[in-house]
Amino acid sequence: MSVKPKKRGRPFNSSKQLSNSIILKCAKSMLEEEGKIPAIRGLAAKLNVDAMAIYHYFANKNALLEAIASSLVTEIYEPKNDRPWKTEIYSLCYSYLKLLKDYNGLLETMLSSTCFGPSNVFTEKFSQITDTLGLSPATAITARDLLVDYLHGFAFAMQLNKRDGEIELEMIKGPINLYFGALEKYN
Amino acid sequence: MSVKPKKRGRPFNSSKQLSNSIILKCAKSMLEEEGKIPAIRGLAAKLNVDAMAIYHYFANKNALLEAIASSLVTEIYEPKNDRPWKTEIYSLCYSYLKLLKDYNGLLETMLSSTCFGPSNVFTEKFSQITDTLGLSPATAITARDLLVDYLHGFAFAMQLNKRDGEIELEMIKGPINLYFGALEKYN
DNA sequence: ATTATTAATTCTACATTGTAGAATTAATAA
DNA sequence: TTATTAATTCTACAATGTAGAATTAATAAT
Repeated sequence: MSVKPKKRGRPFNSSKQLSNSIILKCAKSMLEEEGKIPAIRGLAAKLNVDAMAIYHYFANKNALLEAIASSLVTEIYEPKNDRPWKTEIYSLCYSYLKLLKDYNGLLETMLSSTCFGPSNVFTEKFSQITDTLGLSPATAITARDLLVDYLHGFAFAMQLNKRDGEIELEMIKGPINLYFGALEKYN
Repeated sequence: MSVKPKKRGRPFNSSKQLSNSIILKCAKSMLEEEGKIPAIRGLAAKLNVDAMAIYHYFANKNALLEAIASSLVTEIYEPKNDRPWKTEIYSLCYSYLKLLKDYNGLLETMLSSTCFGPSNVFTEKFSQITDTLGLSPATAITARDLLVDYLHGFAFAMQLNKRDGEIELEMIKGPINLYFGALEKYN
């Protein structure tokens, strides 16, 4: 039942060292598999390391979560500019929600951290697409706010799994199309 | 520093008894004042009672939170039917968000509980208004989903206070008007 | 009246969390 | 060789929700 106590103090160089990225990778895989943010102790156990070792690499749990979040920006759709704007925005939204679904529990981190993360990237890429639409700056911002908050609301519901059974990402199609209708009036 | 230990066991009838509604009232006022859900111990302290006494009236913390949520349905705007639909929907949204702002932290409870609460009431009243618009049933549902998730996303951001400084409820005006634009195409 | 049951309460205790701070040991610099 | 720094484990604490037992009064049964 009990595990042999590990030797204390700094380990020999021969043994592979813990690192920022090893922790990140493990945390991400646990997040994916368990569908929720792991406890530090759990993460440490999986890394076969004491919980406090993690604090040598991250100031606190939130810093770790922010690091995870910002490592995910690459998973967001990159607009191509050779497809209709509706398709582009839909793909962008879909990839954003996919991320929030696959890494359940990160929504709060993403929204409360001011630093570089998927939310900012989403916003940037959205603007990049709407720039081609000739909206007024004010309208563009309004459109962005409506969409972003809608997606976060959807993601939040997904996180809580309120709707019957699985929440499918495709469920955004209807609302997004309605949203497109609104945008069309302004371009 | 320390308080005199209270007498154990069932108290005399003369002393005013704890009750469901006393607990609720106190919890609501703490929620309002502190801007976050109180810990059971904190609530108990304010009631000058042991923490476990609360569990005589509520099965667990979540049951208490659900009770709070469902006690708030009265604060949601009651559509009048003698004002334009946009005004009605705006008032409805505003009152819903006001509630979510005043009782910060309840969003999750409201969305995860299937029982009677502000979310259901909102949805009902929204349908009541859109029934006068002659939308197809499918469109009505889509419109509801877009709006509800938008509001929840907004509320979530409010809860985390992401935006600079205070988040004002009036910030929904732009997005809501854009949304109205979308609805107009269907009626 | 006495006794048994039920109701309202406090107490003690546990598991789970994040994480501060000290101790330990190896690597590296002086 | 010694001093310093780095990487780690250990111990411990505060906060949380809450299970379960003990206690006492009210009420029901006899």
